[in-house]
Parts: sequence; structure tokens; C-alpha cells
Amino acid sequence: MPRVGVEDLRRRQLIAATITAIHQEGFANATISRISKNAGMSGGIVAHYFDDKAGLLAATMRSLAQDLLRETLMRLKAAETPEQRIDAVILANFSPEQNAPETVSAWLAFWAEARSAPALWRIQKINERRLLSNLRHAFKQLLPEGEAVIAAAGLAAMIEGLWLRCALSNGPLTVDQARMIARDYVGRFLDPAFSAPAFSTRSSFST
Amino acid sequence: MPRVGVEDLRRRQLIAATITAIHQEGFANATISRISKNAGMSGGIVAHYFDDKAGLLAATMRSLAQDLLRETLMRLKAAETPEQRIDAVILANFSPEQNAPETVSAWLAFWAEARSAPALWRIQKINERRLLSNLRHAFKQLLPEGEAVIAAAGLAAMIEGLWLRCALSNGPLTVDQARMIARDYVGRFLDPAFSAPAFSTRSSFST
DNA sequence: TTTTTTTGATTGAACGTTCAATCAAAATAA
DNA sequence: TTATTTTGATTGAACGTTCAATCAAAAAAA
Repeated sequence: MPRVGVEDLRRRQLIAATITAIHQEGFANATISRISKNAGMSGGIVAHYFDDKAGLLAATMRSLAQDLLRETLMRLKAAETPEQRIDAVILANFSPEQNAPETVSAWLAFWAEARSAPALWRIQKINERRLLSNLRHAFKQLLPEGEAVIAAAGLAAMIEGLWLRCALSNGPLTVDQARMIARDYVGRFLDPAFSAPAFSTRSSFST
Repeated sequence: MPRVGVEDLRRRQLIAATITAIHQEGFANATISRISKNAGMSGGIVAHYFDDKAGLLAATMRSLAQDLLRETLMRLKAAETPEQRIDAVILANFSPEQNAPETVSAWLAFWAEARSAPALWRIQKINERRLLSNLRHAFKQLLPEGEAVIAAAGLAAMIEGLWLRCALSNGPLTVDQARMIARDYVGRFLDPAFSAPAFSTRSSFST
């Protein structure tokens, strides 16, 4: 009989090693040999647990998506108002784990790869729809339909753009500032008397 | 002597073939053999014009950046007010050429690759600073410093996010809608009495 | 023992690079 | 003009490397 619990452990270890390899050497250089070395195992192990390299890569992307989903659901459960649910989505996307350099590198690599890899493309689309659907549902309880759809699409895009910018800028834009800009955007829809920026921390921006 | 003007032509052809190859087969499968076949040339030609593959890839990313810069400057020249300059940046980023599927695939691939390729990283940073600087300069003529910085960072992120979403969604979000959402965001900063959405086309959104 | 897990060597394909050879256009000379 | 020389453009194949996949055997657990 197989050792209990080993299978899931090995899978997680290999997925983590894949993310590390992508971050360190780039997607093209994330070879089976390097990944398995990162995980402290032999190269043949990948075939045993994931059939082939494509299987490992797909599993890695699915794991990234599940982590984001888990973080989102955790915060959504604690939210009681639509405003809090919107904020929950923002906070989940800017959580420390989602903004770790390795996570960002891996996400970016999979986005790029998904354009020409149908198996990865499907995972990407599911993720995208979930984010948009969460936001739309919350905004519709606070705004007229037409405006809610715009706010949801705008915030979804802004979250992704800010998140990307944090990753690609390496300094100029911090996660804290990104979160603030996203909340500012929401405030401009929800707060009827929104004019001056409502966040005192804005002075921390560099000019 | 060989035919004059061939050098620039060949370089452009190879760069175009590289973008096509990345879009069709993914960055990892964009081999010299496939690229040169796309261009209708032999594999050895890459070394003659770009030294090596890395040189061709860097030149391709630089070419993408120059195309975007050209489109932006063209529209900025025609703009007379800060509002028009902000709109010029928006329109340049959502121009047909910038939203061609091949262009988007290539940009995404280079963003991902830049994380572990210093030569590409530098190109990316230059581009990013230019977009942000254009927006900041315009917003500062219309808003208090603190708000201008937020608006510029927010719009830059939103443009990138919307642009990415148009490309990755393949349907749900059109370029026209994206442009409208970006303009709506700007309106919420500049128009003091902004409350209801100011765009009648919002009904074209699918729910 | 039997079954599962893990290794590490092997294999064939594909890769980037290099280079001698060929070719076509341009420059020069007659 | 015509013939010759010069020069860069282009090819296609060879080379060494690296990869993913495979598999027989060893190790570990039941």
C-alpha cells in the first residue's frame, strides 16, 4: 500500500518548485531537471505524479488560481455589506501571498503562455469570470445597473493593472498605494459627495 | 554592392516574423527556425542581422515600444489642452494596431520574459516611465498635486488592465467599451458634478 | 513477500550557433 | 557600353548542447 499523504505532499512540493524555477530562470528555462532539483528530487518523479511536463505546468496554474480563490472566499465570508465585499476582493488581490515576487512571475508567465496553450487558457478564463462576477454582484446592490457594470469592469481592470504595475515597477508603486488607488476608484462611484481624495496617505506618493 | 535599403527591410521582416511566431506558437516555441521560415528566409540570417537570438528578441521588444511611442506622440502633437492630452494617451493605447492579437501576445510574452532578462527589463521600465510621466504632467495642470498623482497612477494601471482584458477575454469586453471606461474614470476626477455615467453607450454592455 | 515510490542513466529530437560556399547587385575599369 | 572586381546577403548543413520522455532497477513501505 502507498504511504498515506505522500502523494499530495509531493505534488505540492513539485508545484512550489515549479513556481520558484519560473521566477528564477524564466518560463523557458524552467526545465524538469531544474524543477526537480529545486524540489530535491530526481527528474523522473515528474512523470510519476503529473504524467508529463505539460501536466505539471497546468497543475501549477490551477494551484495559483486556487490560492487566489481561497483568499477571496475567506474575505468574502467575513464581509457583511456590498461595500465590504468589494473591499474583500481588492484586499484578496493585494494580499502578501498574491504579491510575492515568485507568485507574480508565475502568473505573468502563465498569462503569456495561455495565449497559445488551450489547456491553460481555460483556467485563465474561469478565473477572470469569477473576479468580474463577484464585483458585478456587489456593485449592483449599490448602483444602477448600467453604472454597476462599468464600475465592475473598471475595477477588475484596475486591480489587474495595478497588480501588474506593482510587479513590473519594482519600487515606484507599492502594494499599499495600489490598494488605496483601487479604493479611491470605488469611492468615486459610491460616495455621492466625492471630490477631494479621501485618503490621507496620499502624501506618501513620490512625485 | 548588394541592393541598397535591404538591411532595414530584412530587420523589419524578421521582427514581424518574430511577433507572428510568438503569437502562433508561444514564446518558448518561437525558435529561429520557425521565425526565419515565417519570414521566408534561412535560419542563418538571424545571426547576420542581429548577432544572435537574444539580439533579435530585444530588437523586437524595442520595435513594439517604438510603435506605441509613435502612436502616442502623433496624438499628443494634435492635442491642445491637458484634457486632450490625457485622451490622446488613452486613444493611442487603444489604437487598432496596439490591440491586434499579435501585438498583445508579444507584449505579454516580453513582460513575462523581462522578469528574468535584464536587457528586456530595461526596455520595459523606459516605456512604463514614459506613460506615467505623460499622464502626470497633464493631470497636474488640472488637479491638485496629490490628486493628480493618484489619477495618473490609476489611469495608467486602468489602461493596462483594460487593454489586457480586451486581449485575454476575446469578446466580453470590446475596445470601445474599454476606452469608454477609461474616459469615465478621468471624468470622475475632472468633472466636479460627476454622478451618473455620462456615456449613453453604456447600455451596450452585456449583463 | 508484494506494491509503491524514487532514482539516475539513456535516447532521440530539437535547439542555437557557426561557417564555408554561393549568389546578386554595385562599383570600377576598359 | 561591356567586362571585371568587389562586397554584402543568404543559404544550408554540421556541431555540440540541452531537453522531455522513457525505463529498468533500486529503495522503501506495507
